[in-house]
Amino acid sequence: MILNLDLPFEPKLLEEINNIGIRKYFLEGDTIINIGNNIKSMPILISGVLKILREDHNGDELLLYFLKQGESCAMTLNCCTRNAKSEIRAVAETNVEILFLPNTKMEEWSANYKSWRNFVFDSYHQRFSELLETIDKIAFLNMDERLLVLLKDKTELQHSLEINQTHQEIANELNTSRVVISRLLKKLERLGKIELHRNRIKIIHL
DNA sequence: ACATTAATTGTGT
DNA sequence: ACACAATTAATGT
Repeated sequence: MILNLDLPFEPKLLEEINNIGIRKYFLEGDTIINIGNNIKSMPILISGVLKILREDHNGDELLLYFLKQGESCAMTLNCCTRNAKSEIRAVAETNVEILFLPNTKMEEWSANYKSWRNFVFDSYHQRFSELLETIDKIAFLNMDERLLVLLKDKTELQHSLEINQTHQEIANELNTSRVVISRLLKKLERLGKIELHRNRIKIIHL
């Protein structure tokens, strides 16, 4: 099957990836990787959006960043090469299609293909930047601003102006309480920026 | 069509 | 943060 990841891999590597990679499909909300899972293959996102979450000792979670087409998770990449357990959770934000590459090939490809090395480095770099961004948001933005950024990200990542989530779920992603989110959303609604429905938020303009 | 119920959302303290 | 009220959606009769 022809696979176009829009990644600048050498034809030979691309062929290997096509032969060896295993394609899997997940539905929105599915957990693809959980904390503590042993990572035996490395994922590359073919389509859709993944969200990467961190969890604290109480089980409270926090959204770290999103992954979209052609991207991979540096955290998993890291685990992959060391054969370690995952320290993050990956959940399908939309329906997703993922290509899994066995970690046994990682070293060989790194040695043989420049484009693979570049891809791995770029992935690390991208994730690192995103993590910094996330830290900045948590440290320097108020909750109302963080919520606004999240809504913007979500609408941009999906194509739709509807977010099908409860206030509770959003609160979990931002690691705050449902009441806070409800109040902030209500404020946004009064400003005419959004429309609130049960399990659904319609974006008017942000 | 109506009643019941569970889940989600809204608001005052 | 908690408690409770109000609203909504789903389901059964």
